[in-house]
Amino acid sequence: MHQPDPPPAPKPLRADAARNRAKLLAAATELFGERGLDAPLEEIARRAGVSIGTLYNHFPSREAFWEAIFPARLAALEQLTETALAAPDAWDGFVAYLEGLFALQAEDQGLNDAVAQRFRAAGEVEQACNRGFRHAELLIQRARDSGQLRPDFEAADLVTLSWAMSQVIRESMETAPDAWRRCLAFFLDGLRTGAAHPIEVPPLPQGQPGEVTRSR
Amino acid sequence: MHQPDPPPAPKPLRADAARNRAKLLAAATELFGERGLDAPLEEIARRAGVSIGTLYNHFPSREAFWEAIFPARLAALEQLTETALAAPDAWDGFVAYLEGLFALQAEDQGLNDAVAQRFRAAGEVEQACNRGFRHAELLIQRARDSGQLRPDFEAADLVTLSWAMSQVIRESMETAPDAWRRCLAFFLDGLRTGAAHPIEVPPLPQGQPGEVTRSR
DNA sequence: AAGTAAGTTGAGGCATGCCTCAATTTAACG
DNA sequence: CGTTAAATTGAGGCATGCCTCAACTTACTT
Repeated sequence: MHQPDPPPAPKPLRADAARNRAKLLAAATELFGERGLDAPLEEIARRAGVSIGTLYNHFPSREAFWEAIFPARLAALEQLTETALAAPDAWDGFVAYLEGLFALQAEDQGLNDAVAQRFRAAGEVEQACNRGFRHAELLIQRARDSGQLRPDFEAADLVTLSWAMSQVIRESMETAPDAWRRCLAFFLDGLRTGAAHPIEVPPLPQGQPGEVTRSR
Repeated sequence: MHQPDPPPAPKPLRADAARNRAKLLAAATELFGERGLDAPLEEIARRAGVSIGTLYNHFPSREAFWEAIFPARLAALEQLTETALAAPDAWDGFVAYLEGLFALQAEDQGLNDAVAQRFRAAGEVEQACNRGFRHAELLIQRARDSGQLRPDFEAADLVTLSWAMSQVIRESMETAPDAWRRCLAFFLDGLRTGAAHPIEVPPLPQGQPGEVTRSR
């Protein structure tokens, strides 16, 4: 009887390797945050003070970086959802969630790109996305049930909204970093039950449940 | 006394040159429309059945193409504004304008990119943008005065909205080409006077009046 | 039909960015 | 220490896309 090999033994790194890996991760986090998911890998290496070869040694692809970086971000998001779900008022919780989400995007171009569909999630990241999306659905449900969020607002509409805000954030980041808040405020006023007028167009068809991401 | 040299004599082209120019313009319009303002010039040349050298002979820069292409698009927009201003109901006119604008963007990735700030207008194009923007201001004014558009919606907010919609359009174009209409409907419901809640954040600071465009 | 200016061509130089791998350096272990 | 496997290095190959220019072709003039 052999062990059910739990995690397949991530053998220990040599000291220098571990150091370099950490520097690369820091540099990548920083650069993706500043310049988005397309930031050149060569500059990440430069910023980490490491050769391009070493970079590829640790992270064989751009996606490998994402997989190493996003879980932390997504955890912050999950945290945010918890808090929002715990808010005494359903509408307030819903609003707090949106504001928190977009504030995160505004702080991190990489996350903003991710939300704006500029990468294809897989594996661990995909799982986390799905979880996050399902939680957001709860929030929406709750706000709808309380009678404050218009009944025709669906989870899929959250995706569209995120796309929209991502561009506002991207464009205004430097000149007017709070512009997205104003835009969101207008939008939110349209989401209140009292404001609702009938809408003809159906929501986005969602592929898999929680499919927030597709190749660009 | 010398003539006030009206247009500085755009000397006639040789027959083949004129033909090639036309083919290039057609190809560029098509490709920019399909793939956005970053479409490779070499493919434009290929599609026009002309060498890259000839392309540069006629249009020494990417911007030269834009200057040749956009006036026509902007004219369509101007037309749209006329119509909207002539609408019997101010709100309906306002809505028709927005729908028309975004429909144009949805038909043409290049225009969509332009609206989303992905190029720097100059000269003739800039003039046209300014005119267009001033007309849009009239529309907004009119809708506000009629008491249907909330009083705190300003022309600068139109810019933000365009950014927002440009991303929705870009992302949904292939899978759900009408998605932007639904998003816009939500947003519009927030723009009605009745829906308005106070907003803290000020509108975008506009640089020059009508400054819709900045280098990316 | 010949002459010539106008127009066309595409190879090739430049830059950026991805990625590989043979040679070298270095941490870690006995 | 000395050995060796692990890690690092960076030149260089590849691809894309921009742009130029000397050699060639062609439309128009007389």
